[in-house]
Amino acid sequence: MTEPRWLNADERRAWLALLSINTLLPAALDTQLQAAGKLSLFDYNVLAMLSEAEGRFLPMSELAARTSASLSRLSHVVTKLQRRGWVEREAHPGDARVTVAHLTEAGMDTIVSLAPGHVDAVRALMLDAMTDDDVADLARIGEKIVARLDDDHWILRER
Amino acid sequence: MTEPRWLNADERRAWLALLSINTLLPAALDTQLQAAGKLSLFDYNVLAMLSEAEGRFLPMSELAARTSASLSRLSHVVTKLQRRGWVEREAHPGDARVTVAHLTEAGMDTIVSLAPGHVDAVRALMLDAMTDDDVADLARIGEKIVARLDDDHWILRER
DNA sequence: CTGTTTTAGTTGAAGCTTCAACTAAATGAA
DNA sequence: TTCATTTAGTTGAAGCTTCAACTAAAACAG
Repeated sequence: MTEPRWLNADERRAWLALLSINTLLPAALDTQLQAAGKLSLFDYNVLAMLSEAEGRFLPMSELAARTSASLSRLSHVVTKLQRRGWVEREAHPGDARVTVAHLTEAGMDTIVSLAPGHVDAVRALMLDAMTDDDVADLARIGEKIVARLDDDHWILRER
Repeated sequence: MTEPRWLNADERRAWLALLSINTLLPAALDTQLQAAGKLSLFDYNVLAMLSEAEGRFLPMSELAARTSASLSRLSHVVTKLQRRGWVEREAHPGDARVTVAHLTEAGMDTIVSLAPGHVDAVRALMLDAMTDDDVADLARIGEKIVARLDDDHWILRER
């Protein structure tokens, strides 16, 4: 039995930084979105993923994959978004097990009005701190980590 | 009024990767810690920060800073850890406003027994996916982002 | 076909986090 | 001093997430 390898200096720095980003960045974006439209970052992402999908609808499973969420979490949130009139649930023609989440016009209007402020916040909170090379490095390294966590994650599909 | 700058390809890749890591990595580490000791990643970090502090105690505010948490969140969690016998609350000698959180022997035993498995999980889930250069890059870039989010964050203090 | 397994999704309860309101002590201003 | 402000922390309620149990349809196996 070998002694467990502890983290070296860079490993520790990388890990602690990621851990901190992990709590601070969503919190800051949540604050911005909460002020702009009384929704969370996760709510926003659900709407954003639907808005980018062809026909502005996706099966719950696919939407869950694109938001890295459990089906249960998504189901609760879609119920909430439905009550706000931003999303509708529809039956799938070919497979009766499938529920399709469909972005409404009101939902589209919401995401369109929120997007600029949200993108500005993403820039202000992280991208503006980085050079172009940093951004490319982070994209490359980040995708490696995502591949490790889920080797057929959807963000890796389009390459 | 200028048109809002949208994200370019690398910016979008970096942002989506970070967003995905953000939900997948804590979830995976939570699962490991839940199985190993019925605690969350946040619980673990509270214990870890105390175990590394001199005297194994810290004021609540300082512990909140080192875990990037709100005082309210920390207060609830310390109450829970206290019920499990891992942490105790003590008065601060010089300032009656301050509550000091102190890691107990049982708490120290817990973190010592959990640490190897947790570090292995951190390696398996992210570090093993990266080269040494990647790790150094991530540390550098990650710290830039942290500085942007909180310019006197504690992880930046020790350099 | 018929029974079994897998896939898709929902639900309610329990636990966690955030938010707002609050207490109390220390600091600062006049 | 005395009053106002800031700092440190706690608390209960509301909302969010996870977990386990469940329904129902599709796919599969014999």
